[in-house]
Amino acid sequence: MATIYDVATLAGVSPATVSRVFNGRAVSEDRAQRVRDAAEALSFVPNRTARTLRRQSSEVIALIIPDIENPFFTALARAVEDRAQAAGYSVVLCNTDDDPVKEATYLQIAISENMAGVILVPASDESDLSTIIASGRPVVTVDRTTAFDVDHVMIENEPAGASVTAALFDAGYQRIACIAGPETVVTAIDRARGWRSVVERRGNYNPDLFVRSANHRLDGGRAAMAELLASPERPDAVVATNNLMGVGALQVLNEYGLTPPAFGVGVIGDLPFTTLSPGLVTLVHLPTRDLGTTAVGMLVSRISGHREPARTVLLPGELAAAASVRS
Amino acid sequence: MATIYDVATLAGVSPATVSRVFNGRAVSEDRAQRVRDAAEALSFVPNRTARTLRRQSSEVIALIIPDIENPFFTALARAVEDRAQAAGYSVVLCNTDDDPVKEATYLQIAISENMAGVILVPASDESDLSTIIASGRPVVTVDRTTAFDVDHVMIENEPAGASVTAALFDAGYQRIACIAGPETVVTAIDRARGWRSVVERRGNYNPDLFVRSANHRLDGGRAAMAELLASPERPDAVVATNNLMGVGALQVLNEYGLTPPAFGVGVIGDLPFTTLSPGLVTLVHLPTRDLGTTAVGMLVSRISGHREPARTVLLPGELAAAASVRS
DNA sequence: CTTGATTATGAAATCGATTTCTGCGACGCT
DNA sequence: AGCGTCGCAGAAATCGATTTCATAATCAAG
Repeated sequence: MATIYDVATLAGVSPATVSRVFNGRAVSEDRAQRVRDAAEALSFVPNRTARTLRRQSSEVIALIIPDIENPFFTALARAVEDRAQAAGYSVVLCNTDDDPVKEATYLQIAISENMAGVILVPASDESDLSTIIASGRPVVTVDRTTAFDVDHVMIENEPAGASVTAALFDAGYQRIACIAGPETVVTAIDRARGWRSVVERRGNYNPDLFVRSANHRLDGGRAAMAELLASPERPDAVVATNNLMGVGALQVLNEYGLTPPAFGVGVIGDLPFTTLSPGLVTLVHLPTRDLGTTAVGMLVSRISGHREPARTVLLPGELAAAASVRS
Repeated sequence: MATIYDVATLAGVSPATVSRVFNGRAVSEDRAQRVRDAAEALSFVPNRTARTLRRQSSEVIALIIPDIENPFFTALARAVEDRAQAAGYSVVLCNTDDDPVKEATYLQIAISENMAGVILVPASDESDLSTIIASGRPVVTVDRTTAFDVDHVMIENEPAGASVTAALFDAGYQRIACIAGPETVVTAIDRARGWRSVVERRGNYNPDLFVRSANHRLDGGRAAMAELLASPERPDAVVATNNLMGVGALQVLNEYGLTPPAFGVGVIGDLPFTTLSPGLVTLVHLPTRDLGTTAVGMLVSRISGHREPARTVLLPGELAAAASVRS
């Protein structure tokens, strides 16, 4: 690989001049042209490692997510990447598996690789951001909150949980259960709270008997749904607080011969890869793209030196109610 | 952030000694302990950028895939990450969107960031690997071939296409169409060839009228399926050469009221997020995990200096035939 | 015509780690 | 005792770019 010195030698100038040409500083036109020709001839590409070491900052953004196999997060990643690319940054994607240790490792790597900034979906509400914050690198959290004072983009979770539950009541279901995510994830807690508030108002049963906590994946949804179906207080509908648990629940229902609308299903999140007829499942569409682009926007403004108190952006979900087939 | 010099000063030794302690070279025990204590006190973490610059190689592997929203590739990414982590490497994930320009950019970044190696799912059979190969960085291609002589892991595509088609004939379907991926992707070509070979042997129709080329995503499958259903030569079954096109086809069939087994469906790939009853769709399960772990294994051995002619590993798919409900 | 300001340029310092080179002291062998 | 070997440790070079600093040349203003 050709270095800046090779280019300088070939063009008959100093390395400093070569650097200036590539960074848009004042260089006389004839020299600049000689440099460009030399660089072309040697197919010179600046070494990012050296640049990063000197500049103390790279053009790479870390996107740290809990589960790369969840379409919600890949859609987020997609949005983040598109927007970051447009702003001149590359994105590296890191998967924590909801493991705080992995998360800490990736945050450490972000620091020691001098990355420009971090977009983080925290593994839990106890994720430790103190090190990365102390390092001065900008951080934006997305989708889930922590106790730390950083820029944040999230969804209006409680209203999402409430509206999907209300829609199921409206459709005529009477005993609506809830498959909630892990208790360490605020998103799950808030959505379940939304469900609970509506049940307390409109339901004629004890919510505590109708809620199951599960991991945020397919098998979590499956297990919880099976449990609900086996319980003596059998529900006639269910709200899943994320997409994959929703799919798991639908799979189990299908195995029991209970497809919607025979059994009501509400999901907070989208189901991109299912083959269900549209309109049978009540769902809250989440603004994944907005989530990602907003986060990148905030991060980039911080990277360019923006100093202000941390901001929080709340984005609403959009209810897509199933037809009220039960009425 | 504390540097190696800070640690050296605090411990009363030279920076070289600090480096040696962290890299397992001979250092007397008392000094080593002083260094460790100092590092602990300053919460020192080595700067990877500086290390990479000096070593001319980082501990980061680039995984470049065409579509991060396709569960096949995210499962691959998952496998790659797990295995790489175990071998002491981090993985950065790059999404090319099947765009050769984006792909070239990421390959260039891999070089100029001094990454340890690249695992690549080529965007097309014309992807240009000459630059990355010339750079001396190890490359392993996965799933799709190119004309370049590099280590490669792929699936036995033609047999996969043949077996799924044969299974549909066995189940009693007679006019089996094919939704094939883009013509620039060898995987798609080979799988379609497998379908064709069986049709030529067992079908009583002209294969050319029953094949549609589509993009590898949901909408590609949907469009192709709709077209097939509207054609005068209407098929009674279809083979989709990848997972997402399969889902798209199933969605359209569902909208037409044609769910399997009324209409036969074969898919090469897995359908993790569907809610179909198992056993209705004939599919070829792909060894995604093996694909990823094998690729990492080959790459790591190259990184550690293994010199030998490029190897190709072929992994078989596994047929899961639907019950022959038509017979 | 001088002086101060401005511009273009190269030399050299810098980022933070690794690694080579060099030297010192201890040890073993004859 | 003398010589070679070995191990440990520090000084300094190195990776490749950016950036500061110094300098020479050019220009404008008085």
